[in-house]
Amino acid sequence: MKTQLQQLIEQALQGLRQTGQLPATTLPSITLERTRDRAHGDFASTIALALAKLARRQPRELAQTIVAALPAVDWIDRVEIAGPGFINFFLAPPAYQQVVRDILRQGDAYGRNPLGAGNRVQVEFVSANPTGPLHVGHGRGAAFGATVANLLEALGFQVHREYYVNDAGRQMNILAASVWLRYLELCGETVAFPANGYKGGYVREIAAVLHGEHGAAYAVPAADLTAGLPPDEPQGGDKEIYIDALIERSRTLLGENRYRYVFELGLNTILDDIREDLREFGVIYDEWYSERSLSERGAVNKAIARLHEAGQIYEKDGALWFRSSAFGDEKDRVVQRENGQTTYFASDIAYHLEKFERGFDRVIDVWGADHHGYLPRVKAALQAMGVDPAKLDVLLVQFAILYRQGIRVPMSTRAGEFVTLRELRQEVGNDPARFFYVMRKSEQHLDFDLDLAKSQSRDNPVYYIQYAHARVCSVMGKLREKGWTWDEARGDANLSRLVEAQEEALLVALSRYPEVLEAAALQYEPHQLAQYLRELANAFHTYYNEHRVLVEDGVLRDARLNLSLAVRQIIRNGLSLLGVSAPEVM
RNA sequence: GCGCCCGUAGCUCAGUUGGAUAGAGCGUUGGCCUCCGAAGCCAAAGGUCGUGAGUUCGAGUCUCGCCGGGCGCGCCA
Repeated sequence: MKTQLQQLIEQALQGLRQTGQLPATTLPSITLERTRDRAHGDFASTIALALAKLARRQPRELAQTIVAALPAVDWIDRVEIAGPGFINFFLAPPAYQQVVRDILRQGDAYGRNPLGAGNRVQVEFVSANPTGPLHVGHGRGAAFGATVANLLEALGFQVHREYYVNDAGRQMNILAASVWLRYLELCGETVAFPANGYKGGYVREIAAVLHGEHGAAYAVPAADLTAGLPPDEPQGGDKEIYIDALIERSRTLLGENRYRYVFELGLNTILDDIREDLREFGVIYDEWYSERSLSERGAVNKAIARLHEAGQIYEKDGALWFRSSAFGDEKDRVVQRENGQTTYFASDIAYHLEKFERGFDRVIDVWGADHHGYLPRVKAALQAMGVDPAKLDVLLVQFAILYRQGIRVPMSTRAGEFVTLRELRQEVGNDPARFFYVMRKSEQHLDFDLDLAKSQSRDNPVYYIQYAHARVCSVMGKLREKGWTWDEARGDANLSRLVEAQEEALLVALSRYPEVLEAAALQYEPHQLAQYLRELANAFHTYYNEHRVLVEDGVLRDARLNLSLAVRQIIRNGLSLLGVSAPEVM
């Protein structure tokens, strides 16, 4: 509807350019927007205001000229010029009636459009370290990333959903050591648990599996483990230095094969748990990309070599540095440590380089907002390697703060005191969780009211929207009870009977859906869709309270059924993109 | 200290890439079920858009300063 109108204006401007009434230079894009006030029509354009200076004419007078040049079509009722030079379009009822037809005909496909033209987009999200279960902070990234991916897919992009698995590096070694220490406890050894170890209960569970399957085959005397190690934090030492020493000692005592086994057991157990957790949450990936595979394939060294060829690598203090400050970063960054190990950043450079080598036209990363300082160095690396950094969009997601009975639920990652995503899903359900996570702008802090999410009342926006859907289903059931049938064709032919104010409001709301979907997708803002669905549900509830759908007049009844079923279809389509179910009965 | 994000109704937030008289929900107050589901609807009250300047036909929206809050500034990941 909007694009058709835009094309109409474009035609008018073309005509004016050919007759010399407008300069032939490139013109600004045609602004066209929904009016806030019905008195201003359905759509308003500020094109005359924008062109006035360029054309050296008065805005209002220019607006007159443009309006006169508009091709005549039957779906526009009239066009007015108002204020300083707004052009207001009043659409004719048939334009809105057509929306109902389109929705019922296209069904689940309605609202989709081919804008993306099959361009390949990668969306990487969550990517939490597999050192423990996902918590509620990851949940927001999951819901947000999955929805952005769905939205882009609806716009015709070819979307690849990916989880970057940090299966290499120090954190994973800490996990392996933690598991092993808990295992030793099960073997009857007494060892002080390291201050920097993973203390969550899930570590004990993994240790129990190891103990159950292999008995004492991985045991060593506690004295061998700690002999000669530097002091841990409680003893006045450095917990980082201590844990690193402990890891080294563990590898030595276990030998590489047995150490590897413990390491893999921890990694795989947790990764399986994360996979299952996300799957239950309705988040499905196309690929789980291993960080370890990057270095094993030599991709990390290749990336460093590439930066080296570009002349952006230098050596200092025994380490290799990337000259990121030459590309807008605050300072240069180490890619290879003094001890020869490459850094996490080096892996990330290689990973992002591969993303583009794999042929994606656009790459989207969803990060926790606390990583925002990391962005300049990643963009710097891409630029240095000759990749256009503008092809990478990083979306930052703020944390969600849980409230129960108005009181903030305390959470800290240390000491394992956090609420897991699984716990949240069990407490409030998947639908409210998915919806609440995306109902606010992602870069905004989210106050997640657990009691509200659980409440089955009008206060809960999820139920409010789902209720509108169930209501239409209920009407269809009632129709059968009364022994009537729905004649879609008859309703279709009599949509002009929909003349009530609430019906017109509903038609306008329905016609907005494709525009909302497009804006939400292109701006990566799922909350726009969530917001819209609430408005649509409200328009339906208002209508439903004021007028009966199942009236005696069969012609009017069918027209109203068509309208109601169109509403149901849009709610279903919209909720589906958000990963929320549309129940027929509640 | 430097960088990024955020300040809109009592609370939580929208505000259509600079447009016309700034909007929802919750909460408060008052109405609506002999009638398709009251998990619903309607109405009222509630605002110096943190603040001071600037840009222009026009600023909640863009620029700068200030105030207040969050995050980040590792040879960690």
